[in-house]
Amino acid sequence: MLIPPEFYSAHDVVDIARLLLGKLLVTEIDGHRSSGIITETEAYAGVTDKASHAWGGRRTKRTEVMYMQGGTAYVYLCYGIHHLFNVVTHEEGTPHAVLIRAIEPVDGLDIMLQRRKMSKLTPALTAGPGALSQALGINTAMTGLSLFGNSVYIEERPVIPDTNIVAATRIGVNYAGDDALLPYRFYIKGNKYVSKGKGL
DNA sequence: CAGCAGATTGACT
DNA sequence: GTCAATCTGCTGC
Repeated sequence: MLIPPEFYSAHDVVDIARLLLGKLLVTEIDGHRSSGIITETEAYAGVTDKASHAWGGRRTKRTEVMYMQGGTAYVYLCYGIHHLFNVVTHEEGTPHAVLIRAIEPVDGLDIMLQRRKMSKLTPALTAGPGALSQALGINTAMTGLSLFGNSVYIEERPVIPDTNIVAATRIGVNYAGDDALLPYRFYIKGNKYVSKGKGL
């Protein structure tokens, strides 16, 4: 069962980031279904968040998608190589988004291994924003797609209890000054499919 | 219009 | 542990 549109249009992006843990992220491409449980997320709180692309109200062709209605996929190309998958939240006109940083593989293991050019399952398959996007076949062509009735969507799953969730600072955003210290990163405690980041 | 840094990963010393 | 790959968009000349 799909997560309803109201879930994404809620106003507290940090709350949504936490609730997305444990949900099932699915892609269906050329008839192939691949999916994984979301194990790690980060919130990006629009114009007031220096780490966000939309900080200060910046608006470009690329970030335009962030201003769309909650429940839209925002795929951003980072370092010219890696596709980072985000879920747009809040209502139209407010550029909030949740970055999906890691998933635990569920369906389509073979096709994921093939896409990643790997032969056996390791946490590196889907632990990391660029890695999970590649494994699921997500690319910049998916940006702007709604998560309803398209090739990418999220299925409902039981909420992870707070005792199994860890809040931490975000990764790779030290340039954002004070905002880099915000506890906007969430992951499932003890799960192997959580990205390590560079330092931390 | 040229230069540079970034929500990262993987290969090499 | 260190460094290159490769494209978007911001900053500065």
